[in-house]
Amino acid sequence: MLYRLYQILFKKFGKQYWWPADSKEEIMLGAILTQNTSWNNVEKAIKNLKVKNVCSIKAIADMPVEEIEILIKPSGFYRQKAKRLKNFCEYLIENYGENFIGKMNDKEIFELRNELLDIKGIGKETADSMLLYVFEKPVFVIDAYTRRIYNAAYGNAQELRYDELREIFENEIKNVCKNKAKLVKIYNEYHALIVRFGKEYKGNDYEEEIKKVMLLYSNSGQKIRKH
DNA sequence: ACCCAGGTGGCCC
DNA sequence: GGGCCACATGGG
Repeated sequence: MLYRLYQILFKKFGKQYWWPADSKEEIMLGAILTQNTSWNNVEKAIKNLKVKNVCSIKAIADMPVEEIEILIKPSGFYRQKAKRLKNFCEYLIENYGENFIGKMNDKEIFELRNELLDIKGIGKETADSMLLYVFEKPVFVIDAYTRRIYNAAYGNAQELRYDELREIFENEIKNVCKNKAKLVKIYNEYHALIVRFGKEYKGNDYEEEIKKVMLLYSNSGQKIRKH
């Protein structure tokens, strides 16, 4: 079911090329900046960092909080985020040095997930976004859009915890796709498509549109081919 | 003048 | 473990 939904969304919107960023480090910073914040505002903040040439973990770790605040102000919650962003970057530099991305094995990466969750300001969604989009591990990211889309399609997503919902998505996709590398690509694309769909149909239109999509599934879902 | 956005942590029960 | 609340800007 959920895999079909993925196919429908893919057919409707096509490839999304996520995560939109110039570097892995930018993804990590953006993952924190985008918490409960429209991407449009995050882009402004990231642009400010780039103009000052400080869009990196090392640069943020070395920068005074007050200066970070000014640059990331458009992304909202800027006092909180500046403090947390700096603390996060300091942690990474102290424990992993400057160029650790791409040099960690699976075990280290999944241990890093637990470390990330212990850092103030990083919850499950942010940690999982980093695992999927930075470290390219098969981890499905659950966000507000995912809950909404699941809710409209199947009923109450509210009673499902983050981990439960994540397992539901992961298991259904794993059932269809056994190749681990391809799994990463599907998780990547699926989450991006869910967000895209959410942005396309805001407010009251949302549920109705999902139901339309689900109806489309029951009518023509069989005909949609794997890509 | 509202409402919402690619969440998280703190506090209370 | 769940139910509220603060955190803040910019766009519709």
